[in-house]
Amino acid sequence: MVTIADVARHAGVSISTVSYVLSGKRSISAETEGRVRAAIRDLGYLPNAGARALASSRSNVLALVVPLRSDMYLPVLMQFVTGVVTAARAHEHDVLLLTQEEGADGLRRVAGTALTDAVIVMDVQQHDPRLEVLRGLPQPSALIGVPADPRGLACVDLDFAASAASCVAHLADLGHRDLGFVGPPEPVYQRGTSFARRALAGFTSALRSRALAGAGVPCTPDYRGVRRALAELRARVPGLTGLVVHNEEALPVLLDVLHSDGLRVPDDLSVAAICPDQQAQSLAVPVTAVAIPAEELAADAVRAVMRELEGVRDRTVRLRAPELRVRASTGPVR
Amino acid sequence: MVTIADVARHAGVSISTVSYVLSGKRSISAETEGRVRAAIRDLGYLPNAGARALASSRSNVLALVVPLRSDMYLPVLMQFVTGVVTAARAHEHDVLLLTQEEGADGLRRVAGTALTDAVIVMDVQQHDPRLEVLRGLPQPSALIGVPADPRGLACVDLDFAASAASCVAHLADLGHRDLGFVGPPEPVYQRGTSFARRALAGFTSALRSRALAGAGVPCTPDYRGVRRALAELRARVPGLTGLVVHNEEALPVLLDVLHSDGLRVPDDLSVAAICPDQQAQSLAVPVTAVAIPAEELAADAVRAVMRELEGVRDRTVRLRAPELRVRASTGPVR
DNA sequence: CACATCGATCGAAGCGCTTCGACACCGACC
DNA sequence: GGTCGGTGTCGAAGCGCTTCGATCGATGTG
Repeated sequence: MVTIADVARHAGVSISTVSYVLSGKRSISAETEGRVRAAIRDLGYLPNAGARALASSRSNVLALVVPLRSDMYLPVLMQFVTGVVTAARAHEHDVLLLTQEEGADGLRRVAGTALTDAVIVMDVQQHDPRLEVLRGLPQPSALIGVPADPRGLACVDLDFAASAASCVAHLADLGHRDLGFVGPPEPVYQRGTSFARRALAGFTSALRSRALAGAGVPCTPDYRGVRRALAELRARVPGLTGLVVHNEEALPVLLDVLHSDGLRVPDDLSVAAICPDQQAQSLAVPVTAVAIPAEELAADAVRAVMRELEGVRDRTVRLRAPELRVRASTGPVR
Repeated sequence: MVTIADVARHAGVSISTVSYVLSGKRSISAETEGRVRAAIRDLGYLPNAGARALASSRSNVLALVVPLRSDMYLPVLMQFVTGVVTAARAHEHDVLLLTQEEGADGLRRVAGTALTDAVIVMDVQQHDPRLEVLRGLPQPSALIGVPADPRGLACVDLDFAASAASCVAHLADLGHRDLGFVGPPEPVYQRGTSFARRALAGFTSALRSRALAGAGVPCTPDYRGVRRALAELRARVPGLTGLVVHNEEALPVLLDVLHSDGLRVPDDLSVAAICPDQQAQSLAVPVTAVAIPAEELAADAVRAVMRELEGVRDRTVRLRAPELRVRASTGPVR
């Protein structure tokens, strides 16, 4: 194993000089730096992570808590994960994977052993037992999602209320006056998943402020569930002409059901969604949608903890404004 | 921060005694051990990971390389990941997440910095540039999947050849003589993904050894792809009565297509699959299937590297025997 | 009863790095 | 010409842990 001492010897300088070349924390003459870098290259030197962590109290690792067994939509989850890994690497950090099951104890463990410099938690619930742990940690943390009480916690998320409202506004501008909202399955609301509630609330208040009629229903992502949801919406919203769908898995099923029921999209029914851009584009009918900017949110979360590691404390909620992409699934009301 | 020195002082023993209590590497009297454990509990001591890694040359972290952007079927991928994390935790290890993009350099980096004790790689290709890196690493590694030349590498996988053969045998026992094989999309074969080829090879050689007729086709997991695959099979295998499906995503679509074509499963066509157990159970018709034992394979991979860390060198290919679960989708030929 | 044996404990030497203070050298300044 | 302030470099003191002798009673053995 090549150590910093080998590099120093090879370059004819002291150990600390090598260290300062690597960290840039003190100025080094161009000539010396050149020799050191050459030595590093020649010897294939890689600094020992443990020694570095011990001496600097920085592990250059961040923990990511992933809801591996949840009913989250996997493709989006994956985008978050890749986003976090990519952003972390851009900040010289690696990502330690924790599962939901590890829970609060897992957080305490990785933080207490100083294995990680920071923690990012996905899919937080409204009243999550991990929140208190996070608040008490010496390490910074960031949530993807917003709990009931986000005080003292850095949170990033899509502005789901504004997203739903943006769908409503788009449909209203096309002349639609009677709208339905298809949400995630009931259990997601029960668990107090905040994005679900915020989207529905955004839908409802947008209806109110524009004096439109409408209702929202939960929906399981199978044919029966979709049929039931549509039936309920039709019953509660006579003359339904527009739909806002916030349920990635149900969306393709819903389009399929409408198709086999002989309903044309958007001629008979306009459909706007909150879903990954890629999905919206690749469906049978390209769907007008507010994209879920998973990679961007992941980068936001990483940025939040990195800034805190640099000493800038700013534990606030950061919501990304929705961007609606109009596609073929919405049109003027007939 | 509580250090081992604090614990030692609190328990009235030396630092090394605390260390030996923790590691169990030397015998400690029950009474002393009690005092030390009490001190650990009272102070909430957690050993510093960096210091430990530096002193012991063990990080207690293993790297998992995940094909986050591949066309792998996500639910199965997730099962592998949770399986690895769970098994690693059972061996006192945490899991560092590397993406495919990091490639060979990523492996060199985490190994070279001694960030990880071992590496587990998923979704290896037949001729994977990372294989040479793995062979040269001082750390042990294990592959989930089998490359063209597995020499010097620990590999674990399902015996896909035997799995396909087991499906053929089951169908043959039910009297079927004309079989089709529905595989993954063409690109998966192109990339040299070994499990795809091994399954098809197993199917073909099982046909031969039982003197049955049949053919295999690749298949994209959409309605058009499935229809095309079925048409080609019917053309190449007149009197087709049984299907072996090795394509998780196409399987539900296929059942749907058969249904809407008015074909009864298993009365008109028997269907056996290689797919996750959970999926096989939850389809419209419960499907006779060889399960993909993702969690078990993950545990096998972790076990392989752990044993190597304990000094037992055994870099061989370990294939799990298939377990066929007979369900409603297969029946006697009419 | 002397001696080897063993169990329980301690002290100290690292592990490879970061970082602080010190120092030597140089040019600028009055 | 002495002083001051930079700049570039070095030495050494840790960071918190593991682990290798060494020590010291107690126990067993011939």
